[in-house]
Amino acid sequence: MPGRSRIPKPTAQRMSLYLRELEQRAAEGRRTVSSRQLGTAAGTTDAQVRKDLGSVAHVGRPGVGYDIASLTEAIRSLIGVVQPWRAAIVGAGNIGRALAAYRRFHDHGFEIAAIFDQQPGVVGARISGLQVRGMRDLKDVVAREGIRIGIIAVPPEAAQDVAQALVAAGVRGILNFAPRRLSVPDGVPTVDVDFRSALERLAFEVSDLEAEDA
Amino acid sequence: MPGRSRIPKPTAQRMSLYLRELEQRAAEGRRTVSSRQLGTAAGTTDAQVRKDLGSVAHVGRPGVGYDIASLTEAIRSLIGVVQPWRAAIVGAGNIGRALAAYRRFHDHGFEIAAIFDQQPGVVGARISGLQVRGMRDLKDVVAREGIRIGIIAVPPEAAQDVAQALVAAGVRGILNFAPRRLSVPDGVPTVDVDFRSALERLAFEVSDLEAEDA
DNA sequence: GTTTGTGAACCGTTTCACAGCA
DNA sequence: TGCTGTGAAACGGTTCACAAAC
Repeated sequence: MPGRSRIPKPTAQRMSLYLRELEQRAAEGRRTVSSRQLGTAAGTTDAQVRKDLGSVAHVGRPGVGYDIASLTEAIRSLIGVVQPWRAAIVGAGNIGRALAAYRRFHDHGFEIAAIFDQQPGVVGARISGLQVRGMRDLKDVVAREGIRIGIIAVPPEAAQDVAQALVAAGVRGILNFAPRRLSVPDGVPTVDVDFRSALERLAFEVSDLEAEDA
Repeated sequence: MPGRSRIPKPTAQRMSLYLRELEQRAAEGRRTVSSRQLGTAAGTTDAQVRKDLGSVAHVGRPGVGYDIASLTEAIRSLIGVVQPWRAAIVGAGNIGRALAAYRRFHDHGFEIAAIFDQQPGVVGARISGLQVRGMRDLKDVVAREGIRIGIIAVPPEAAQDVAQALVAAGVRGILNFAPRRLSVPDGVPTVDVDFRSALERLAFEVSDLEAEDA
C-alpha cells in the first residue's frame, strides 16, 4: 500500500516553509506565531495553516497562537528531520561542487558525508573539505558512513546508472538533479530538482499573464 | 483576474516532462508516441496524458498515437517557449556559476545573457564567457539585452533587495534559488527552487515509508 | 477582541469507462 | 486490435464559517 501517507503531500511540502519561518522568528527571539503570520510567510491562508497544523500537534492556543519552540519540534519530527540525515553527492561537476559548498545544510538536519565522481582526474581532489572518491568505493562508504540519501548531480546520460548503483549501495532515497526520470524500485523515493522545468514553469506563467493583458 | 489560466497548473507542469520525452524520442528518430508511453515517461497514466493534451492541440490519431514533431511544437508554443527567453543571473557564487556553466539551457529556449554580482572583487571577472557586471548596471543591461527573466542566486539575506531591483529593472519573472519567500508585485511570477525543501520532502517520504513497514 | 480547531461546502483535478476512429 | 477523445463519476485538497478558548 505505497503512498498511504498520514498527511497529504501538499501539506508536507508547506511544512518546510513553516519551518523556515519558525526558525527565523525564533532567531528574532519571538515565542509565538499566529496562523495568519505563518500563512503570509508561506504564501497561503490562515485557514490552510490551521488545517495543516491540525494534523501535526495541538499546540495552538486560541487568542495567542502557536508556541514556536514546540511547533518547530513537532514539525521536525513529523517530517522526519530530527537527527541529521547523512547524504552523498555523486558527480563533482558544477552542481555537485555548489551543493558540497552549501554548508548551511548542516544546520538544518542534513549532512554531506561524501562526494563521488567517475573521472580519474577528479578522484582524490578535495572539495569543500571532502575528498572525492571513486565510484567503486560507493557501497563501502555508504555502509560505513551511514549514508541514507544519494544526490545525483551527473549528466543525464549517466543518471540512471548512478541511480541503480546508489540503490544497490543501500541508500533510502534519491535527490535527482539530472533532467531525466529515474526508474527505481518502489521502496526508494525520488525527488527531482529540474532547473529547466522550473524555468519552463516560469515562462509559462509569464506568457500566460501577458496573454491575459491582451 | 489573476491566475485565470487557460490550462491547469499541474497540467502545465507535466508539459515540461512530456517535452523532455518528446525530444528524446525525436532524437532517436521516432515519429509517434502513444499516451501510454508518454505517461510512463512522465510518471502518470495514459488517461491523464490524453486529458492534458486535449487542452493543447488535436494531433492525436486513434490507433497510431501523437505525431512527435507537431506535438512538440504545440507544447512549446503553449508554454511560451518558442523563441529564446533571455535571462540574467544575479549572484556569482557557487550556484550562480553552476547555472552559468549549464550551457544546455541554450538548446531549450533559454539563454543566460548576463551575470551580476555585488562584490567589487568579483565584478569584471569572466564566468563561462560572460563578464560579471556590477549591480548598478542592472537596469541598463536588462533593457539593452532584452532580459525578461531574473535568476536570484544570492544569500537569503540579500534576496529581497535583489528581487526589488530586478522588478524595477523590468524583468517579467523571477527564478529564485534563495530559501526565502519573496514579496513582489502580482504581475511578476516567481518560481522557487529550494534545495532544502527538496531534501525535506525526500526525508519525509523516506521516513513515511519506513513508518509504514512497522 | 483575537485566534484556534473543525465539520461542511466547494472546487479542481484525476480516474473511469466507453464510443468512435484507424 | 490499438489508441484517442471526452463526458461523467470519484477523489482529495482548499475554503468557509462559526463555536469554543484565551
